[in-house]
Amino acid sequence: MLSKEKTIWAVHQMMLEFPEAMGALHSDTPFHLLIAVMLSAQATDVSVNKVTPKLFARFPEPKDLAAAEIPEIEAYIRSIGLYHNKAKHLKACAQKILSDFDGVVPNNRAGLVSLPGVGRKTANVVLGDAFNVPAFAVDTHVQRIAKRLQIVKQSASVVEVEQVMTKRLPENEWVKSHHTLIFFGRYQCMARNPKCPTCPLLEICAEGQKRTKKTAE
DNA sequence: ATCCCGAGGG
DNA sequence: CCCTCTGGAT
Repeated sequence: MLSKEKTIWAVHQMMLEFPEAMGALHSDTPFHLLIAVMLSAQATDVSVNKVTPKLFARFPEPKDLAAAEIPEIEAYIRSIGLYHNKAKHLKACAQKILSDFDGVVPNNRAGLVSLPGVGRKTANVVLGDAFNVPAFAVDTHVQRIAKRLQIVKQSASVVEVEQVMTKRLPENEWVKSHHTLIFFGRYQCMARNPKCPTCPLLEICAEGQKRTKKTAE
């Protein structure tokens, strides 16, 4: 396993490579960010940003979405995929924000996770980006990178990854680290064809060294 | 463990 | 053609 010191070094190297890393989902209010993050499940940020302007214009507030017909919501978000579940969750989520939270998006993890369609990952992103509450969201990119660098064992769950990363990184870097790992995963350490030969972390990455050795044969 | 599920990339 | 995309619910 990678040591704590090397973990911090690795994340800082990623920050040097992608200093501009930040949230890529477009939104103005916490409610709209919540919707954008819910829609981003198994979808690209580009595809989400493509539909949210019209969606937010049509449904500015929780009460607007809570009163909407499912088919109309689906029509706005169909191009994203998984649209049946997402439309259903969006409406139920807006309804619960009205009934249980006085129409205001809760700013704590327990409240957020209680909303239909909102899991720990979505809650952590909203906490960090909308409310400036320290949180470290573990998505497919973060989990893949943590395992390739052997920061965690291959069988680690998302919660285990979150526990290790939040224990090793200073709290005031959690949000930025998350976004940096996303960028690193998207442009350098991709799922399918990672660019190991040009990776600044190759010297500490067992997976990368294995891969570069294979391609050299 | 499985299902959902369109769009874009390789 | 096949794989992946800032997951969550069952």
